[in-house]
Amino acid sequence: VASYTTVILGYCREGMLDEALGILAEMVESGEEPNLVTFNVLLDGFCKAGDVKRAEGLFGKMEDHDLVSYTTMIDGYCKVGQTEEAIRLMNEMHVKGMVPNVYTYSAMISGFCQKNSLGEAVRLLEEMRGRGIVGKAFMYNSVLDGISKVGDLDQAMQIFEKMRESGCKPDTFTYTILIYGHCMKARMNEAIALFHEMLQIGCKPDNVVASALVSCLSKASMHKEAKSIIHILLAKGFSPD
RNA sequence: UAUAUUGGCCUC
Repeated sequence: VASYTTVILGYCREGMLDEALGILAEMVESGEEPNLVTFNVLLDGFCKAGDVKRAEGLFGKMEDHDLVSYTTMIDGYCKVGQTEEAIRLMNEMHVKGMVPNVYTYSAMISGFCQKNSLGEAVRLLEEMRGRGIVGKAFMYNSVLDGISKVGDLDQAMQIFEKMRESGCKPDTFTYTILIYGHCMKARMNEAIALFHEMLQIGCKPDNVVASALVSCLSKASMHKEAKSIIHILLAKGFSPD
């Protein structure tokens, strides 16, 4: 079973679904029973090939579904913007007593962020934290990015706080988003403070944060501050640009 | 076996 499934997985990743199904048929003929993993692989294969309908059909025919089956379908729906369907599955899981994990929330949150349904995304982050699940930085980043671009830096900072409290470590992307957001709101001191905080917690600055902050400071005619940032960066071995 | 258009400038 495992070797057949591996071959099916390979074809699915190449987008060769017909071949994958051929192996499945061969498998059944030889008397091997496909298991849940085999079906989950196919579900994902159909979704990734852009055929969510077909995945849905298979999902409906499957006798049992585990967390991976649900998460795979949820991701498939989210990727094509069908967040209502994804939510429907979330509810179905809930009824069955299944608990979503980081993968499930990640799929849902990026789905909502793509649709700019930031409120829903924030709600899910809260729900996730409520369950004691520690999210990944990128999950927060996409939400923080959306909120910052709308100019709601106060809310962004609140979420940032919750993020850290929950044990999720911000990365360079997180800081870039927030630093740039503050710059756009002309809150230069906050931006500078975040930059220092970033260094303090051992988060490495890169040329993106560097140029974002320095160019914003320059535009604001804060040349002294810009210089001081440049000096810090040079001391860290950055090439000037 | 499932989650990563998450960042500045430039270009478009």
